[in-house]
Amino acid sequence: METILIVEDDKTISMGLDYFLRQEGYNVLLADSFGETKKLINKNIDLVLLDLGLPDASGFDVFKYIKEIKDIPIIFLTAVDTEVNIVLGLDMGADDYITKPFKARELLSRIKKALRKDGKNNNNIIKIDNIEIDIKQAKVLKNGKDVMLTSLEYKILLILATNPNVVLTREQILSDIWDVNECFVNDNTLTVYIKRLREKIEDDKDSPKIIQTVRGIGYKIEI
Amino acid sequence: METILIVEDDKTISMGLDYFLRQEGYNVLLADSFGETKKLINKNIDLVLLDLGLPDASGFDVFKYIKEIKDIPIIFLTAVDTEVNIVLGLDMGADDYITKPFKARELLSRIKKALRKDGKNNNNIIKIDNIEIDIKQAKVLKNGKDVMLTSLEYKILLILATNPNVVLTREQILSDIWDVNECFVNDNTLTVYIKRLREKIEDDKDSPKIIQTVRGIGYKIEI
DNA sequence: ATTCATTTTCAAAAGTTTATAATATAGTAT
DNA sequence: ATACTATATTATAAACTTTTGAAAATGAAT
Repeated sequence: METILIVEDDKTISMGLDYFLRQEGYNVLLADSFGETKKLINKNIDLVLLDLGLPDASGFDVFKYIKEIKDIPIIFLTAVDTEVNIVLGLDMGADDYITKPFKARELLSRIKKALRKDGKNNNNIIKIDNIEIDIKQAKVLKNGKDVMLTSLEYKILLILATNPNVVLTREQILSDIWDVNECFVNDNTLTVYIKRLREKIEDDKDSPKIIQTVRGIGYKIEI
Repeated sequence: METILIVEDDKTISMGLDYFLRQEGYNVLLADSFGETKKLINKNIDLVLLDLGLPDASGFDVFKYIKEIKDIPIIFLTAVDTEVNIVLGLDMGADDYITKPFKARELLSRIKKALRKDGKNNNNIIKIDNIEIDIKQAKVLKNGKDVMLTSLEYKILLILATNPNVVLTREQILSDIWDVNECFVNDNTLTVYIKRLREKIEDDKDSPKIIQTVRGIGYKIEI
């Protein structure tokens, strides 16, 4: 089980995240200040969620401090656009950032992405039925044979596959693939991709076993 | 490991650079004034990033001072265009300059270029998959065997390889190879080179593993 | 200087991928 | 059964990449 350290002084946010991440099967540690962070940093932590606006130190210092001690992924929680600009402009090496208010599901997906990249804590091959997804090589095999997916098809499959047994709404998938700030993409575009994905990976595209439709909500993959 | 001295009074910038460059595997020394610089200059330094707007001296004086003591590459960090003009106009002998705000990645690429030119330092072999690039000899090996690349093919490969895991836009690559002031080169020229490079270095040119296309943006090499 | 081979550049054609619109089908509620 | 809504399908347009081939430039060898 992976452990996430949340460094955040706003209790409303940290408590909410705490609950949510525990639900999702993570260990959670909470720090509301730089001081607290120092006390906890030597625990076995796999990822840090770091609020940039702490009371007793600049998020930046906390970031440096953590990275000096441990090489673990850090995701910034930023309050305002100017902060985002700083993060981006300096290219500090944050593994990712997310602007408040954020959707828990979106954060979760970023956490998973960061942990996946970090390597050590995961097997890089997801198996669903007769399909294998090799995350490192970005390759998909069906019955051991290469399936050629376009980059978007692959992304959609990956999002579903890394959130197994969870129904993802169209909006969740859309917002995960077409970056939030990008122009809005036609909702039907997703439907079309799902169709093409099914043509490529399902044995019988007319009764899909891998990507299941959950009417009124979205899609899911069951393992 | 190479050491970079950052001479910069703006903490936001110097701290960010400090972190970023350490991440990239450099030793970093920080000086926020001419005085500090004098104290540090006798350390073993391979390159200097020099802010032109110091509080206690003109950047030019610092520049002259450093170059008298050590013949190491100096890259100017300039705040405004007028400063750029001065740098160019005086032809002071800066190895390069970069205007704030700059992208860390761009700076990194210039640092590498400057250090490479400088010769003595740097690890000279980049490995990607079954490809080895020997920078000193400007040689490329595939499975230990020589691959003959033309000079432009080599340059393109090198730019991508020295910026691994970063998507470089066509424009970035073009402007890096065909000096900015030169006549504009047809955008497709790059595409053609990428194709030929792939023919030479990829195992299967139809599903390239080394040079990856990022649709709508450019190309990248992942390590 | 001329020839020949190689490298570089360009333009057009062919091939892919992505986005959208229009239409058809299937599921749900009344 | 009917109307309504959500999803699936099909077709197509637009954007982007790759491929091809040929012209121009370069450079080495005679």
